[in-house]
Amino acid sequence: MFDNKNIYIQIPSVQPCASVVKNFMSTEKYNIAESEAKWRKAWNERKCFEVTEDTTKDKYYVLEMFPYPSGRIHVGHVRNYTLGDVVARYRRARGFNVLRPMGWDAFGLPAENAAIERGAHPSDWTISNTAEMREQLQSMGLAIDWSREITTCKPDYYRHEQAMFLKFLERGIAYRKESMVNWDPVDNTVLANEQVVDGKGWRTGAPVERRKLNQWFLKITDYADELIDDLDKLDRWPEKVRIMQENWIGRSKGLQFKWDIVGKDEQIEVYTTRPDTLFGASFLALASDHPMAQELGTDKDGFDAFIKKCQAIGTSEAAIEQAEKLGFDTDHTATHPLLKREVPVYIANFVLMDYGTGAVFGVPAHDQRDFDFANKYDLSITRVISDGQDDELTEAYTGEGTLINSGILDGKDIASAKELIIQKCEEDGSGFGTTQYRLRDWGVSRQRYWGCPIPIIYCDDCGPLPVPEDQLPVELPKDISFDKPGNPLVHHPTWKNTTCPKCGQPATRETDTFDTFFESSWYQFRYCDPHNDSAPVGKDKANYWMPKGATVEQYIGGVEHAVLHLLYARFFTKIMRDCGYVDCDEPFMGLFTQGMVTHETYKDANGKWITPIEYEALVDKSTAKVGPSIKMSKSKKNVIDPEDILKTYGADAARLFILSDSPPERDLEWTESGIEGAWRFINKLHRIVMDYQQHIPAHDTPKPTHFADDINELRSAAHKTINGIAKSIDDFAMNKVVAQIRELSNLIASPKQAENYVKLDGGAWAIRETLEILIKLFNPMMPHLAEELWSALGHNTLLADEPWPVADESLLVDDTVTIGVQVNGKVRATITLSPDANESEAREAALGQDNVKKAMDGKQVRKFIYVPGKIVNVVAG
RNA sequence: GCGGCUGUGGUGAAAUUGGUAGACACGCCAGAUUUAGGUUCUGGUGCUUUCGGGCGUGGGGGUUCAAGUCCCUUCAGCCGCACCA
Repeated sequence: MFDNKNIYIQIPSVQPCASVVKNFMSTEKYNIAESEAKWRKAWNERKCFEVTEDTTKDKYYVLEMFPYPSGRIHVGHVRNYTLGDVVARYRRARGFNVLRPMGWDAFGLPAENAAIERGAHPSDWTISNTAEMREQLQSMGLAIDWSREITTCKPDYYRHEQAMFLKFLERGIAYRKESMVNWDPVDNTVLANEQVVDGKGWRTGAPVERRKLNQWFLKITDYADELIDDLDKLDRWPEKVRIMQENWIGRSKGLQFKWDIVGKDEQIEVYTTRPDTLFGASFLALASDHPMAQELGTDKDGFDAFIKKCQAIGTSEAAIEQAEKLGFDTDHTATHPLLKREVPVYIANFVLMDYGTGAVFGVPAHDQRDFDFANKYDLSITRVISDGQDDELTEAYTGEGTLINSGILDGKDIASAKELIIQKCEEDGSGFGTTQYRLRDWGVSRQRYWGCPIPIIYCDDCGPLPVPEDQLPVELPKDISFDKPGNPLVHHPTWKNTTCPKCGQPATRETDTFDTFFESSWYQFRYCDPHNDSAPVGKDKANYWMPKGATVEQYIGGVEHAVLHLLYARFFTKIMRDCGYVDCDEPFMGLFTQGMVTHETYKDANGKWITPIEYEALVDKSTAKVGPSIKMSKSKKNVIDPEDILKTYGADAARLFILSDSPPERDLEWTESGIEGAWRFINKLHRIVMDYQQHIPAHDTPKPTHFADDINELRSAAHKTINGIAKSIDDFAMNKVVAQIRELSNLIASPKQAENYVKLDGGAWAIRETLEILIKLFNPMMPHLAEELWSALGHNTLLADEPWPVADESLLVDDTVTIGVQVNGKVRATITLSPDANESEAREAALGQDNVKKAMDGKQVRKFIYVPGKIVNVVAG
């Protein structure tokens, strides 16, 4: 409990013979550091933001993507957590039971790299980083329930994902297979498909190699349909992210069917999304690594050279674009299943073994690539879709049309032709309608130390076996050496040695650890019940905070996780549901993706990158070059350390600046003048309250019965702002929130105005009312200042516990409205009317305007348009 | 190539269902306060002008009494995916 007497209050110095205006011009500054620390302590002691399940209140779960404990927070974190804080504090004020937790995504490679580079143990390095970053986050004044903090590298967290993995194994959701994997040669580990960007490792940027390894997988492909179909439920997700996930899953419907090879017993299975064009097929093409390719091509000259050429082509975007479409004629033919005509079989470098069946049929008339290929190798081109013109094709025709040259399909449209041909193939057994996905199963094994151990034991006789539940968790050994390259768990002298749970013979542990996206796939549940020893989350707790359909109300983070974390977390939620852990289908109902924080870049006279601070320190700035404002990065040296900002300007100024100007979904340019502007506004708000303080009545003074007109207008503006800001926060339009705060404060900020207001009828009371509304409205953005001013106005409650103000409906309606008067569509004057004035009143007022008469230039009114409350348009001619 | 987003003052940006374009800031200009700088206060600031106006939301066209907003077309920038059959 804090004592009101201890509150830091500044009384502006009043000069004996100063004018009244002088009274409203204090120059005292707000002691930011002292005040902010005091209020954080008060919230903390009161445990304001700790929550329990409370069925009497509506609940609201707001979550921001938890940070990786790299050592220090960056400006992106400040933006992310400020946005979440505005939502959390606002919802709390609206009476919601708000869950707003924080934790650490604590497994990951930087910890191992730190161990290799400077000998720190990954665990110590990580834990000390969390301590430092916790302090930094706390200095932002975030409304977080720290009692629910989770750290994913601790056994009390990861033991539950080991148990879940065993459950997945039991259910057939997890499995082991040998497969070609993406190998990052720098990090010495496997990458998931989602982690390969442009043929390179997403973290290291090193070209990814292909290797054959035994890996554990999760069957995300079994959920492909649900993952796509449920995107429709996520109507509070950005369209962009939903489209990206849909494309990533890449569902396509088509026909899979067999072609006979002339003179061979084998058949070639082909997949197509355009079965309607089957009658236009003029060749078959196999992937170079297709099992049949060897058999068909090997006895012909040049085969080996061709295969080599295919494999030499890189996977990078540029290489693919430039790569020529090459084919190798096997001299074999296949029989068209319907036409019974023979078509040549090629091996082609553009056919992918990974997708479909690794074999395609080519329809040159209706596919550009096939068209080019046919021209190159002189293959026939048969048009089967008519556009009504049927001119000679100079390029493939891919539009709508009617089937021609297609036997039974002639005259049909494309959709019904597809249906019919699939039906026919299913009848004669040559093929079947099927769905293909681009999505591949999620390989979760990583050959690293600093991750959650995969709870598997390998026995020479019994094979891979799950670690018995009573032996969980399988903890990482603390004594570990990074002397040798590769996975330290493999080199550990004893850790991997164990006994087979089935036969009792000596056996070895799995030394791979889980992909770190494993931890972040279910943490949203753990926050609901962070100290549960027996289950990842208690169902009662999960069902309170994340019942079926409700889940996390608002999730906030960067768009870079659109197909990584956000897809895995959705998948994990579904498999946890199917294994009985939770009841909900989706983890995040609302998703907001924030933009990046950018900063100008600078180069010195030698063309070397220099920091903003170094640039400012230059004696002669003309020798340096100022570059564009781009995402902050260490290599470009345009990074701003939030801690410096928090120390210099305070948390409120940093928060205010980050919310001002740029809409949160767009990139935000960090500028010195911007943060200074925010800081000045903080001081201004403080000054306004301090200046008025001695002129307004106590907070429990009854409302006067009469207000002067000007005061009514002020009150009306204040009450309108209540609803305006609420709507803007709901819309995530924080830049507009700040604008409205400034607008309202501008009404009372001017010393001249202030002097007037307090003299008017009801003025002093209304000023207090306005100030209190203003303070409550900016509280979610600048909570320290708001507490400070709230107490300065004589309250001894915490503002954090105060409800959102309620707008007085009678003050929301205007008795007059000013609208524009157009003459032939151009605004010539404005008139002020009652909002429900009738047309003849509007006509009289409008036509009486000098500027309107002038613009009409003696012409007649041909038409008079009056939209009450909006506009008058006089059509003259 | 496919899909998506964005184009508004010197800058960041506002603008419910079409209804006074540029709110709110940054910057800049002038004045006041200050020993000075900073702070603070007062006023101004889309472009142009012969001071009547005229022109203005990437370009062109259209619908409408009325278009930043709707339709067609075109250009530019950014993001995602990409030999996906």
